[in-house]
Amino acid sequence: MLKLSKKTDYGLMALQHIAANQYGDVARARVVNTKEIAEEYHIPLELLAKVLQTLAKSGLIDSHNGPKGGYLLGKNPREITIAQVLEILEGPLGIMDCSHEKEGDACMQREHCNIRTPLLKIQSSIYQLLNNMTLQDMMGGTPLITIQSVATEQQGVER
Amino acid sequence: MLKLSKKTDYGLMALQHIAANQYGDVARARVVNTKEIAEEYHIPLELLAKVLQTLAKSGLIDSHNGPKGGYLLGKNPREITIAQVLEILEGPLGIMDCSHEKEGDACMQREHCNIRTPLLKIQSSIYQLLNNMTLQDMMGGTPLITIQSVATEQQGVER
DNA sequence: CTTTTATACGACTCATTTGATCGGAGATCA
DNA sequence: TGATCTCCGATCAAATGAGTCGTATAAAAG
Repeated sequence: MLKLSKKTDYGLMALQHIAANQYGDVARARVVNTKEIAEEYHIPLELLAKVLQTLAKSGLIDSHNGPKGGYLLGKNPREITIAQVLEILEGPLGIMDCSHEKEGDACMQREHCNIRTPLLKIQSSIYQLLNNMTLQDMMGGTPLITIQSVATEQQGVER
Repeated sequence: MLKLSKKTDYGLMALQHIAANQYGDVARARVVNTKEIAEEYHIPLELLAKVLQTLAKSGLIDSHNGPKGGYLLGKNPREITIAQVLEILEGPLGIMDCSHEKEGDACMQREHCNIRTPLLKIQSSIYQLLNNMTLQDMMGGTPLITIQSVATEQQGVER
C-alpha cells in the first residue's frame, strides 16, 4: 500500500505547525513546544517528542531547552522537502529490498531478476516527486492557526 | 521507506515470467506452473502459490488444474498495470491512513490536519505513475513514462 | 542558589503487519 | 479408475512499527 509511517505523518504535521508559527505571521513569530503540537493534533506526546528529537539531530529544526523552550526551523521552509523528512525519519527511500544493494550482497533473485530495472525507474520518479514538494508548498494558502486553549494562557505571560 | 511487500515483488516477477513464456515467442507459448517459477527465481514455493492464487481470483491470470496445469495470463500484458497488481496484492493504494476515509470515521488529527491535501496530491501522482506502467513495458525495450511534478502548480505561487 | 518546568535520551513493551508453512480438496491424464 | 499433480484455504512464526516509561540535563523564575 506504500503507506508512510506515523512518524512521518507526525513529523510533517509538526514541521508545518512550526513553520506556520514562525513564518506565517512575522509579527507574532514564536517558539512552539512539543506539548502544544501534541495537543493540537492529538498525537501521543512521547512519540512526537522522539520524532522532533530526530529531526533536531538532523538539523532540520533547532531545539531550545528549558522553560519557554521548544523548536524552531533550522532552515527556510523552501529548502525542506518531503523527501528529506522521509529519509530522516524512515531511512533511505527504496521500494524494494535491493534498491541500495552494492554489487556484492545481492539477493537470491538478483541473477534472474526481471523487474529490477523498471522498478528502479519508478522509484526514481517517486523520489523526484517527493523532492520537488517543499514545506513552503505545503503551507500554501494555510491561514494562521488559532490555538485557543494553549495560546491564551501563554499570551498572558508572553509580554 | 515506501517499500513494497515481497508479495508484490514475487507477483510481478511471476507475471513477467508468465507473460514472457506466453507472448515472448508465440511459436513456443506454454503454460508455466508454480514450481517452475519458484525454482527459477528462488522464491518459497508455498508463498508464491498463495500470491498466484490471489492474482487468479482477481482475473489477472487463469489457473489450470491437474497435471500439465499452471497459469496463463487472463489479459493482454498491455492491459495489466503495476498499480493493478499492487492493489490486488496489498489492498488499495494509500500513503496515509486517512486516504480512503469516508466523511464519518475521520482520524483524530483530521479536524486540524494540515498535511492531508498536499499528500493526497502526491498520492495521486504516484498512482498515476504506477498505473502508466504496464506488464508490456516491463517485458520489452519499451521506454518508460516521464512524470510531471505535483508541486509545479504550487511552486508558481510564491508568496 | 534552589526550585520549578521543560526538553533530551535511552530502554522497554505491545500491537500490527508480513513472511512462511501445513494439510486437504479438486481436476486431469494415463 | 486411480494415481499424480495442481490449486486452495486455514494456520503459525518472525519482523517491523507504534506507543510507553523512567531518568538525565538544561534553562528560567523566585
